[in-house]
Amino acid sequence: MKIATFNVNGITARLPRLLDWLAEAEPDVVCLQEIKTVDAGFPTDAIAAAGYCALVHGQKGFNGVAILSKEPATETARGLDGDPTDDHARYLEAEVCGIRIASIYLPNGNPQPGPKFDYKLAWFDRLAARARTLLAGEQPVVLAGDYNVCPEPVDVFSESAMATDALVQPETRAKFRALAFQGWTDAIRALQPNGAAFTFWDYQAGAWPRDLGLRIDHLLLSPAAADRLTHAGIDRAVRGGERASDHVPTWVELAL
DNA sequence: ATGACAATCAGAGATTGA
Repeated sequence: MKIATFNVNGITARLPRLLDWLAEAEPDVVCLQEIKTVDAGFPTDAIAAAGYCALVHGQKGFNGVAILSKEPATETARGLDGDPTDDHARYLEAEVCGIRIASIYLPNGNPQPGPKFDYKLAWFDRLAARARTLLAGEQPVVLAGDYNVCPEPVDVFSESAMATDALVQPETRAKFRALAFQGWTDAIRALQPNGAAFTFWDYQAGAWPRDLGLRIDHLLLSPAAADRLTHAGIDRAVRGGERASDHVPTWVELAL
């Protein structure tokens, strides 16, 4: 079973690229982030024609997550508990073929310090609480998404250039470590322990041709899912496509 | 210190992203 995460940076603008990639990569499940549309604006028909069901948690203008699946999915959560005032569409969770899968769009947090950074750290705590509940279920779980965290210096093209960015702050990295230390496996790093494994390249300053990237899209696996991990990958070539997203699809294969 | 680039909403330029 192939499970992917892909921050599309606007589903409307990215639909041709997404359809190309679905046909080529043939994932069983895809967690999308930054669909940037309300539920009614989601291209359900085009996605269905490509062979996928869609669960959508949209929002006007920005944010928005979705879960595409070849087999029908049962929604298990929409949003995170812990803050009734939070109206951002950043979390959607479903069960597909006995696997619990979450599509996560963790807040960027810039500029820091400030309220957006505080929101990021608080949102992280709410995610960690949900993750702990999911771990207790002892089933295969995949927490997939754009975490807006570069976990280690090797995950950043330049620590000095990014020094004041919310994505690399010690508090941000500590939250990611605390989450992982609950018992989650960072799938890409499990199979590629060393070296750069970028999943994002900024649109600006020629970041893509110069390979000045970041690793911020992650798939965290529960022990029951990690036991089944056979492959993981990053579809870098997608970044070179016409009107590409600034993120590329990142995926795992689990033996069921 | 700022802008570089892109998408959205709206219908110009602000907001958001990372």
